[in-house]
Amino acid sequence: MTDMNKAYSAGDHEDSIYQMWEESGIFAPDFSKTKEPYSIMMPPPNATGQLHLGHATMLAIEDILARFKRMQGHPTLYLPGTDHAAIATQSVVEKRLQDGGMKNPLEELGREAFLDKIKEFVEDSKKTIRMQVRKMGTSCDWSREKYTFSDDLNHAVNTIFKMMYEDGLIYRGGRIVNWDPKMQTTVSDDELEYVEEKSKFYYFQYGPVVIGTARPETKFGDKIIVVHPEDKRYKEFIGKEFELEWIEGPIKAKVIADECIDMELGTGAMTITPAHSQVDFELAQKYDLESPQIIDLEGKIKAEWSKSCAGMTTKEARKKVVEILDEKGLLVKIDEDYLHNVSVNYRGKGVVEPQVMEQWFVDVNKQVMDWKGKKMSIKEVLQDVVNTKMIRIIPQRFEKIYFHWIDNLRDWCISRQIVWGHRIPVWYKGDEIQVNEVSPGEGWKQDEDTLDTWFSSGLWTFSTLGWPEKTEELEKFTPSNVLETGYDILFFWVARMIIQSTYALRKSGFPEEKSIPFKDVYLHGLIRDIHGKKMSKSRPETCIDPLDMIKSYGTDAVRLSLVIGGTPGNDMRLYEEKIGGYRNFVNKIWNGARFVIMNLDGESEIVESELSRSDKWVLSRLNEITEAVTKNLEEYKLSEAGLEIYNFFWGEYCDWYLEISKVSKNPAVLKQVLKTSLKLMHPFMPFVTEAIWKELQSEKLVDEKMLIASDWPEVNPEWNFPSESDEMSRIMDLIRAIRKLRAESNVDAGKKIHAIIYAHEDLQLVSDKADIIKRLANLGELEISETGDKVAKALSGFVGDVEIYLPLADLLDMDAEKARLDKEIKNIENYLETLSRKLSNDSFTKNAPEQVVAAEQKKLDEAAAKLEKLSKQIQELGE
RNA sequence: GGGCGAUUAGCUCAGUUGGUUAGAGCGUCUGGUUUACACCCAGAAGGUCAUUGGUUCGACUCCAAUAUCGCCCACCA
Repeated sequence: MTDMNKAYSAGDHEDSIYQMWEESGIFAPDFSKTKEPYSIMMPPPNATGQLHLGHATMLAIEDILARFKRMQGHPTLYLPGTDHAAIATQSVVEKRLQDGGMKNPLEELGREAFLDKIKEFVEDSKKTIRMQVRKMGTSCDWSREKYTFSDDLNHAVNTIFKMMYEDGLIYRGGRIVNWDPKMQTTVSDDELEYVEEKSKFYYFQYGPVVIGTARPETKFGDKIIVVHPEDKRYKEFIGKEFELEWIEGPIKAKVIADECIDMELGTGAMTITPAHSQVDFELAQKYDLESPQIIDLEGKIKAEWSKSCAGMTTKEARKKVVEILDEKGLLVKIDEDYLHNVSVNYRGKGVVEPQVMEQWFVDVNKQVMDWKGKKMSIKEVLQDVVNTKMIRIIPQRFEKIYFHWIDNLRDWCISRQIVWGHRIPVWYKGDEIQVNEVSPGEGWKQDEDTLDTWFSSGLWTFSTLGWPEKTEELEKFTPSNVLETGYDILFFWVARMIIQSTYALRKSGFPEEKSIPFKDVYLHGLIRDIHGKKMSKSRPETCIDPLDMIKSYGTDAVRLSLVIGGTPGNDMRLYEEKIGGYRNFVNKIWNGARFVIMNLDGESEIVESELSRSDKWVLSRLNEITEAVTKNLEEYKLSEAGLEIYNFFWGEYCDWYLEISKVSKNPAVLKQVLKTSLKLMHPFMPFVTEAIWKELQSEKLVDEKMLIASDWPEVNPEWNFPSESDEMSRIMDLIRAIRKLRAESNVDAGKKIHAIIYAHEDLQLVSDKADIIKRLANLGELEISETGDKVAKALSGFVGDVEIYLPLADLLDMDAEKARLDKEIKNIENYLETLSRKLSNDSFTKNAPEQVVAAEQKKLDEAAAKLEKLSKQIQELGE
């Protein structure tokens, strides 16, 4: 016994244990196992630095599943990696360089040198991430680590781009995009955030009508008034043209009608600015109108539209335009309290200005995907895989949200005007275009843009296994069993993975069921602070750093606190005390094991004839717990699984069984329960359980070398002793009854019980019920003061042939109990009557499905049995 | 505007086919230091399960409405 003399200190064990695992090769899938392979692809953390609680949660959950499946004997692949995180990374590095005095790093360094700077930073970050992932105890296969921007994954990206282009799924076109003037890039719809803002809403006289607008600065080029076709106020104007006075002088404007107009809003008439509004652009396309650019890419008014506002930002121009129109007497009124949402880029929070630009898109409606014998669009495939349960989303309610999202899905803009990312594999030479991984030859120039980061991370589940090569690993490990991630990136990422995987793998000849990226999607909630607020970097006081917590409380405690008490899809609050609580549990396990090891003397087998009541009880409980933990883990109820074993180990094994063992012990049972418990706890708290296992090993108490590689426990039918459990629950009833008696009556319960302990012989509670005696003693029900306060002494006084009989009826409030039973019996009698009426009804028995009738019959039988039991009870009470 | 979720002990949360007396951890209070553990042990107090109505023999659980909080989507001239 070496380390076990000390209290458990997580920091002393974790690193060496992790190293032992890693060196043993256990993290790699073991193909000598014959069960079906199991795989989880770790959602790659951004290579921008720190691991946060979201990552920690993800790693804890995935690692629990991976360890569980590995112990069950599945060749298990848990594949780690990092994401190059295009915009996020570029802006971090940009900011660093700017802080170092560089104004525009890209211009000053040039594309290549700037990319080198980013690469350097990323390599650094990757090291940090790897270290932090290890700290969490993650049992992932480092020999297969991937990176979303490595050469092989770049090849995969180029390949799928080319395939999609050739299928007409990828096209180039002028569209309204969300342009972020601050970061000089486009932003996808999903990356938009809306900030509510109170601003002014202006009414201007525009020829014969009054128009309402919140953005006067875009109105320089407006020549079209749109009204609702049914609007009586404007019916006479529809289709007519007017000459009118406007910002820079007289212009001509035309009135058109479209049903998209809301008659209630403003004056029911508006002018359109196609180049700077999604809706206006769609209208312009519908009616074949021009869409001139008013605001340039810097977010400033173009000179050609206005001398007075040229070069002004939109904010400045707004003021100026209002002034001008006011001077001309065209300003009708201003609403001061107009509430509306402003779109901002969720990275960097720059206000987005819609612009018309040439971009690359993925067509989500074109029916070219080869799916289940039909040609389907991306949208249809996305719907099909979830509709047909090929992919299951947990919790299920997110399926609804998913479908709703698909219904509103527009073509996916995949080009980004940044340099850090997979470069678009398109080459231009004059008017010619070629899609190719490498330059087609002299004089060809590559597209300057890069791809949306989600376009490449969408390939994660299969590019990491070697696609586009048809590797053996791809064959074995797709689809992965579960994708575990936060619900906040369901659309960003999860849906994109389905698109990319189904398309690419079908193209490579895989059948539909092997083309999906994963079978289950497990969505965890966000981790919030104690007040329910989002933890954010801008408010460091709300942040809990998982690594700090690991340092203070150990990895096992951190993992437990992230998993227990959380349910999929629901946010969870985390606070330091909670982690501290689980640290206590870790310590409890250590000490419990220490006690057990001290009490073991050599090898011993469980012999049924030698089992005491408490031995039988603890073994049958162990069976129940084994079953419950296994079942809950299979069903992704990690919190429940963890709680089961937590309550059993602490509340029953330690507090009860180990106490009894101080009086009379069965080393074989002690050891067995410890061993099985360690296995059940291992996925949740790998370090402390492995540390104890090492001790058992060095004492030659277990055969298997490492707990991580041991077999998952199974229920042992020989240990089911149901009658004993029943008896235990009866004893608990007695204790409760005593308590009640004591509380409610002024009878001297202690004396009474003391007396009857010797008086009866129904319940033969012998030595192994010492704990009962102890409990009674603690309740003050036993007069043990003569032998001193030492429980041990008290126990030794009672150990022997003590027989206790506590007739229930003596101890209960008989009238209340009778009333309760009466009521219950009445209920059941009514129930029986309803049921039998139903079953004797011919139209029911003939028409209802067989199973339903059988179920009803079963209910009837159960109720009848219960009635019998209750009647018996009430009879006993009467006696 | 559309949708989703939450509402259970002082706090943080569990509680699925509806079924005896609704659970846990923390906190509070009482008693206990006995060589596994005070990061402990034995107890106690604390609940009209948000409100109202409905279905049912029986509702924390199912249905409807309301209230409060949170989130998502869309629109926002």
